[in-house]
Amino acid sequence: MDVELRHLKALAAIAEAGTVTAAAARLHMTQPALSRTLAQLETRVGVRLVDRSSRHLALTPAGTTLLGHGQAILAHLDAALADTRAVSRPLRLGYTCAVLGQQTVPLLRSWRRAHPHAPLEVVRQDNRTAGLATGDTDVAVLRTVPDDPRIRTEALYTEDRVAALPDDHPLADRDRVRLADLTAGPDLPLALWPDTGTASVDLWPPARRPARTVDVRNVDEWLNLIATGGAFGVGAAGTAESHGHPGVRFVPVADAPAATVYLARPAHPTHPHTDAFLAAVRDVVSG
Amino acid sequence: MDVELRHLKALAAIAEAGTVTAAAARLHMTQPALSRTLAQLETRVGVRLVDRSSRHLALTPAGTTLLGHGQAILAHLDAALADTRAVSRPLRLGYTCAVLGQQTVPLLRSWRRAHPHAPLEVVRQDNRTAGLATGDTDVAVLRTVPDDPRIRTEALYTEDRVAALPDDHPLADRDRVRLADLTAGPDLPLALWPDTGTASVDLWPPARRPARTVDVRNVDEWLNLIATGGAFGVGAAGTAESHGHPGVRFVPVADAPAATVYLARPAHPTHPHTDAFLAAVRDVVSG
DNA sequence: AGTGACTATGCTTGGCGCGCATGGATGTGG
DNA sequence: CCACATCCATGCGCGCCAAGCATAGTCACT
Repeated sequence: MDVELRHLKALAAIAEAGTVTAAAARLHMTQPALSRTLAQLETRVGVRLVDRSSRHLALTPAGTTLLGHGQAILAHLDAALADTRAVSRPLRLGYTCAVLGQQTVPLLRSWRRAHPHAPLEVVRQDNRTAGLATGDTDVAVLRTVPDDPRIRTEALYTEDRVAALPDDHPLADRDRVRLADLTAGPDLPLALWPDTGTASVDLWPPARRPARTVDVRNVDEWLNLIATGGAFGVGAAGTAESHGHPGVRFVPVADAPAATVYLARPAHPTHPHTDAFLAAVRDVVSG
Repeated sequence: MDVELRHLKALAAIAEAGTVTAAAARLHMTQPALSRTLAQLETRVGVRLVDRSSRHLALTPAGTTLLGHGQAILAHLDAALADTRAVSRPLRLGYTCAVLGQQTVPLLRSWRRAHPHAPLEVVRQDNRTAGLATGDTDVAVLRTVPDDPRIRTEALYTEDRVAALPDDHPLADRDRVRLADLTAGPDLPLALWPDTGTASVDLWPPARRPARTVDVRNVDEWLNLIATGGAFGVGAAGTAESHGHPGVRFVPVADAPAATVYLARPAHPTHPHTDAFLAAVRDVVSG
């Protein structure tokens, strides 16, 4: 005499479809089967749940009550299964560039120590949300705040900016440069990176902006373009630490505003360890 | 390939019992059946949930996750069924004496008008919580605050006190009396009513207290005892309105403190309409 | 009265969950 | 070192029950 999930599904389908026949079709079964399932549910609960005749169908107050609870239970079960499957799946940390710079390795180490059974994958995703918007990642490190209400961000820390120059560039051996120096010399285009937005012509006053710009799609294109002398770039300190390249020199920019690194996650977490991981990141960054 | 409640129950039993064999016994089935159910659950979820060998058994992280959700779901289902069965059951309002006096009828009328499909039963329960503590009622009107953490009370209004006198008592024709008058005349005992506590010898200063007292168990005993001249009583105004009796006269007591009427309910509601009914009571009383 | 739309019931079958018997694995005591 | 106990997994056969099919009953509308 147990109520089972099929009973709850039957009640939900009948309530939504409006007739037993239509609900049966929706559930890929015949009307007699569903009719019996409903009758069985009523005898097991001990209460009439649906007022039905050949021309009319409506839920009783008890039916409405059970429908509400039943839908919540079914939704809870779906969430539980998703959660359970996700536990044994690696947590995917997305980034487009540099992850957390030199803090990346300490983060991975402390996470593995604290959660040995919760694998972590660090994946590069070359798009504006580093894979969050597409569901390819569970958490992400971003350099800009995406305009998407389904994604929550928090500022982590700020980084000084560096110029990325070909190693034969006149300024390549300087200890530091100023923004104006970069656009005063040879007429190199500025390499822009739409998906991260770390650099922008807005860094310069209108009169001093680079004459030309070139768009790149990922960090490899960016480095190669610069190394071959096709452009110069502006990045953040973390980039220099994480993405060394033989033909590229990184020189601190003295007068550029600092860049902010953001931690981002979906409004509805896609992995059960999301919150724990965010806490670990904050811990490593502030500690 | 659906996960069913039997799977969740199986996981919960195994986790609690510590071995499949013991869990099977607890579920009144054989070990092979339960073993298969667990294996089936794992294939349907797609994740290993229990690490087991002939000498060791432990939940995996995924198993722990599903166990937590599963227990919540099972508890939710139990609550849902209880709720559903209760919806079509009358809401039982308990009282020991007078209910809400002359406000009782307006309350019943407005409730029936607002909730035509939610029947209401008004039942007398001759004990200190008017049936709440025993689960015989869902809401109650009390004259005292019970010392039970499972019962919540709120003050509703106050009533003047009246003396209940045999109709041949010397004071029976007075417009009003004072407490001292009641103990100065013939040596009648005071009828006390342990379960409601509306009257008490504490009303009088020590020197003027009634010489004798008699305990009664319900309002009928109380009225009959007084009508036959065996005692006098002290009640609240509502008692006079609700419990008229040919041999009993009610006379206002000028110098007794007012009595408070309380609305009481279980900390864990036993009927889904509990809150709506409480609101209706407050509405009638204050309106 | 005929028709169409809907639910309820009798009958039959097929799937599956259960019990029984047994085998394999592992730790324990004589 | 070998019986022994304990526990989980698997093969097999049975019985229950949920689903499909066919049909009857009900109601509103023409």
